[in-house]
Amino acid sequence: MSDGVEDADFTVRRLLELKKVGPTVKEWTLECFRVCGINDCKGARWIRCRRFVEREIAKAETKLRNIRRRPSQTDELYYLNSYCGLAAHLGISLSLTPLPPPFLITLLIPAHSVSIPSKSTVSCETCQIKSRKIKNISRRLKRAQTNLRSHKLCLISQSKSANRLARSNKRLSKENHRLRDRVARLSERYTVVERNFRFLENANEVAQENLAEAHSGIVNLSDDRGVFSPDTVRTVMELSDYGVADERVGGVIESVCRLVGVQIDKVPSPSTVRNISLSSLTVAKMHVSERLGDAIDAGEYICLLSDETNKKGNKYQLFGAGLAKGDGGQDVMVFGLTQVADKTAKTAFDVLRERLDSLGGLGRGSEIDQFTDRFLAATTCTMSDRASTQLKFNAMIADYRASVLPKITAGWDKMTSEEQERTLEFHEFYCQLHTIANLTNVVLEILAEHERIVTGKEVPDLSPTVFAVVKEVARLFGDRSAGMHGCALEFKAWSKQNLSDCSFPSFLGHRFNVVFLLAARIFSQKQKLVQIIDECGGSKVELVKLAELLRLPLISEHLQILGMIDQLVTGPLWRVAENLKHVLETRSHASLLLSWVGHCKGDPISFFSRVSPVPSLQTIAAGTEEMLGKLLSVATSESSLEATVLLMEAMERYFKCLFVDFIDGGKYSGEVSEDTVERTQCALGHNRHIESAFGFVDRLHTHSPNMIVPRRLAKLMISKNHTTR
DNA sequence: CGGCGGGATGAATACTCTTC
DNA sequence: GAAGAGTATTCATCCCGCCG
Repeated sequence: MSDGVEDADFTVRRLLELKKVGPTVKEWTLECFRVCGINDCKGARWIRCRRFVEREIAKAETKLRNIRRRPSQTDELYYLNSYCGLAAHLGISLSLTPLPPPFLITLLIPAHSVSIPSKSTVSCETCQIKSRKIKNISRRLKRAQTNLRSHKLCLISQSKSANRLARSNKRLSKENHRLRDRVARLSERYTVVERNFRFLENANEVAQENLAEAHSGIVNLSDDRGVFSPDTVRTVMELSDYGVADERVGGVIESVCRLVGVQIDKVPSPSTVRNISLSSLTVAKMHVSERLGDAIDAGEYICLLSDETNKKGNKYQLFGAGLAKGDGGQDVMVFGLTQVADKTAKTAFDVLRERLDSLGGLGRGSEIDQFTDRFLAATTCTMSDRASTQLKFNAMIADYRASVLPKITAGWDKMTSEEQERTLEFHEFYCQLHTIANLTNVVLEILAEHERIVTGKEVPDLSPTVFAVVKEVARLFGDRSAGMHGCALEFKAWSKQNLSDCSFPSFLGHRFNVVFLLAARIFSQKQKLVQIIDECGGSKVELVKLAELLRLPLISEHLQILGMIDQLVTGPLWRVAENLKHVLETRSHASLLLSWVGHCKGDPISFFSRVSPVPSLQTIAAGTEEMLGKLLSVATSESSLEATVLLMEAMERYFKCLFVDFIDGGKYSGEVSEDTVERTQCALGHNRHIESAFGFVDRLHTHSPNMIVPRRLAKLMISKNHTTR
């Protein structure tokens, strides 16, 4: 479309350029004729051309204005470079020199003149060029066709080859899978063989060491580097557990080795024993962590035991986990002895979480994650005393558990609401040994009231004269009496000759049923005590007064009642609580006890018979028959029967209140689902393990006052959880 | 009541051996 | 060669029970 050699007409752009030669149509037409190389400016052709030029220029200007009003360079260029048709109008053909590029819009006519080649030359050269081009294109086309054919053949052969390869690939893929399976199997076998190899290698090393030791006659407790062997470390822990002082452990090992005729390379120094003792805390914790982790993984349920105590001004919090044993009964793992600033439920709860977190950190693999949450989710019941902070603490555990269970339990959302409710089920049990301890106050209160009625004197609540007698005998004749009362030695000497066991346990050592136990023993040895006081008491006021009191019929009656309670109620109850296979067994003996109490209330004489309300347990009580015989050797007075009626009324109220969950109308009185029975299998009837752990801590306080709490905890856990066994 | 022995602690320091 | 683990030694201090 440019005005090049091959152009054969005026473009609109060139037509518009004609206007630059002058203002009139005549001048434009003349210029047009000049460019075309026509000299004839007359006649019909001139007039036709003039009209054409005038019309076409006017059209072009209108068009250009329109384009500029709505600018579009493409339109403009297209318009300006299109032919106006003048050559055809004049009946000529022409060739024009190019105009400058159109995009400048300043449409300038070139300064030099346009040379127009002759018509015949232009036509011939163009044809030649075009002919050459056509020939070239034809040749290229032929070559392309040939290439295309050969490509087609090539593609066909490649397609066949690809098919072959696909089949081969399928076959090899199968083979590959087979080989992979085989490699996996071999790899497994390799792991086993490697493990066995390592084991045998270690065994070989040990055997070689033993052989070398046998040859040299020296047993090595440490390796080449001087590091003590795991067996030695365990022995050190065991010796510490037996109460051997750090400084003496080495000496003990040497002594034992000498005894069996073995020489050893060296023994751990006191500082090493100290280090081992401290590190034993980690061992003890790992033991608990693994045992609990395994139980949780196996879907076992946990009973959380908790209690707090005061020891020499320090407050301690302690926890335990009860786990169901296969043959009934429960195992208890003690953990988390912590010194606390206060006894609030929140502190206890925080301490529990912190202790569980620290246990979780020691576990293996999955146990590390959310150990605390998993532990509390597995906790289905609690065992504690009835202190208000404990009740609050139990409630906090239940709340936390309810918040954690949906997160921990797999597929919680898919469970029915009944299943969810069953999973959320939570039970609180209370220590039955505390029940026995608190019974003391109930009985003492009644005896005080009875004494008031009989004597008409003022008797303080909870302190009948018989209670003073019991305390006095324990003080003067007890196991821990200071030996400054000559008659205690007399009594001991006499009892050694005549009786198997009639010692008086110290009142301070305070077992739960100590008052009843002491009363039974005092009653049975009353005559002898009075006799010894008369013989050797001399003028000691306290002894004389005690003998006087012992002779009083009222004291004798009260001692008899207390003794009978020991034999028929507290003793059997104690043994029941300690030997419960399942906590729900409480139902049967609670109802037996209550019906017996009810019966005795109506017929007090039956209290003084040989029948315990829990008969199945009488057989467990050693020496019961002998003691009972002595208690019943004295005839029952009217006054005793009156006291018994009062006592039975009070005891009925007391036991009904305590066993409210287990008697008619209580939570566990009716039919209990199997699921609940399973979930409470881990619960204990008492909190004795925790109390005994506190006893252990108390003994440590006396024995080693400077011991730090972590070491106390380590000793406690190793001892109570049997870590070294 | 005071002296003494036993048991435990923390802190400072040293030595040997292995690992990086 | 430095750092660290394991072991050992020493000293001052504390608290309890026993004994005179």
